[in-house]
Amino acid sequence: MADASTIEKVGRRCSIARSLEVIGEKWSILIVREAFWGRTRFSEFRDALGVSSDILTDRLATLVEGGVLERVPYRESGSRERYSYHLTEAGRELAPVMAALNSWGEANRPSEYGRSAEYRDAVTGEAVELAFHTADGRLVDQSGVTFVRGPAVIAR
Amino acid sequence: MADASTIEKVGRRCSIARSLEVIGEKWSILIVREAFWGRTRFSEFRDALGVSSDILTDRLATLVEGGVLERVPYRESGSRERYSYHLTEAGRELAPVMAALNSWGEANRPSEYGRSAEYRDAVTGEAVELAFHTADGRLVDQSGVTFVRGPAVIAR
DNA sequence: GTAGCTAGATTGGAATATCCAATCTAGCAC
DNA sequence: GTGCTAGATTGGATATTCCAATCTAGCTAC
Repeated sequence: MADASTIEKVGRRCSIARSLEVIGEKWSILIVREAFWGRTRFSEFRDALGVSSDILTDRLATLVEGGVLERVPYRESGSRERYSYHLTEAGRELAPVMAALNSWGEANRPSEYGRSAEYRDAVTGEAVELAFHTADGRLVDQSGVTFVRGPAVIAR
Repeated sequence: MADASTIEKVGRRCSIARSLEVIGEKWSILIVREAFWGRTRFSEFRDALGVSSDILTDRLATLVEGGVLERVPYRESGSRERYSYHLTEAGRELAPVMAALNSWGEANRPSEYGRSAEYRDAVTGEAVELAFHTADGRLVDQSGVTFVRGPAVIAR
């Protein structure tokens, strides 16, 4: 997907493009998914995804730079200090992106398996769903939502 | 981002990966964004994004195959029949993905410009926001949402 | 000391994907 | 026939990804 040079061309005015600058490369979103699922170590990401270690090194660095992951030192008994990768607050705020991709895939790219992720209120444990709502709290079906260019990109 | 061979490795069990199979390549999401903004023609996409025409041809084909865009013939007076590309129902269902990327970028990759897109109920024109809610309609802040592996991927 | 172990990171080279400019295609106008 | 044009394709340079092999740096055991 988009990297820094793409952004250069598209312009920094669109925040979708700016998001893709951080999480738009191959593997990035899947790494974030694994992080949500509780994986923190280089080898866990590598083994879960089958991504090669050079790419993983690069993606982890981009995600750390982008504020999505945080390098946290840890030490297992009998081992030297190593680093693990944990979602930051900004990383956890990617939950809507994950949920949106998830439910689009379930609806439009069905598989024979069941749900691949379940979203919960971290406090109460209640299942939650992602949806559009108006200012007064009325839920609006996604198929009835359009979007238009905002002030940042009107002039293009 | 992820292509078919990536999916092969990660497995088709995760619907996030299956979504990325369609919209995960470079430029795909930006093309969809432009489609939401009303662009339909090859040259409009090319000129708005600055993407090269060979890539655009390829991405449009992938998006059509993936059911996101639909090729619609059109004819301008004095010209032969050509094709334009319109969002399908499945394509419009990507609005939550766009909105999620959009607001993450606005919150976490701020720019000096204003909002780059505004989301509205297509019927009433009311502004809408994307959020998690519980079954009984209570809105839950995104930072309080976690997700866990669902049945499809528990055994991995 | 030094040899062996291991998670994480780096390197080299092949395979792909992207970029960019130039070219082609196929109907319409004339 | 020639010229025009939106869309698509080609060729070659650059960049990214893949894959396997290798390196690094603390630890343990001796």
